[in-house]
Amino acid sequence: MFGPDDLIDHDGPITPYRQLAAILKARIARGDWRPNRPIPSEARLVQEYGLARSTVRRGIAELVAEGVLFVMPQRGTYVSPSDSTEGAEG
Amino acid sequence: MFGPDDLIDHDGPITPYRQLAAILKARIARGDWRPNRPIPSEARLVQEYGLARSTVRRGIAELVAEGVLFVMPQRGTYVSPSDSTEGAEG
DNA sequence: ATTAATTTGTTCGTATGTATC
DNA sequence: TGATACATACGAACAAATTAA
Repeated sequence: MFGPDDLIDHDGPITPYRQLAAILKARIARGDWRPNRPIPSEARLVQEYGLARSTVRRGIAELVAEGVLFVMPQRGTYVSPSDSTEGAEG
Repeated sequence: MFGPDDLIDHDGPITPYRQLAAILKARIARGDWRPNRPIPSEARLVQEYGLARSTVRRGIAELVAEGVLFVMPQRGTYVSPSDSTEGAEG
């Protein structure tokens, strides 16, 4: 549906926050950010995708609810340690 | 029967909502709105064609049933992605 | 300890769209 | 026709904790 390099389509049928969630998930799957590593800050994602912070937070909340991400207040948002999707490389 | 630039004939033999459906279909065929792009809001169509909102919704429902349009609740009404009429856009 | 920058948490206001009554 | 509800998006402001100088 949405690839790692897709941009947000503000007028599309899919809401921006869902697009962002799909994009972030794709980027995680691709390996842009590894388990227990932080994803870019909300402010950074705002710049990168041209979204309001509230929208970015909504997209992140979506992935937190799915268990893909977890938030450490005042510290950052991190990729959850995947138990099965564990990619063994290196 | 009805062209893209036709107006609604409130006294004609064809019901307004069918006229609207035909007009919208003609406008889509003409390219006023592309696949996966939103058509004007219900409120906008009410103004533009001088119809009651319920009538506009009925006309839209007609095209949704035909697969010409699809509705994303709380977001908007969109032109269905045509599998064959697929226009190559940038 | 101070100061400043960074980052998430929270709330309010405004706007737009469909859904329902 | 009109009013209300619900979902979404943007913008702004401030709080609180972390981090670095």
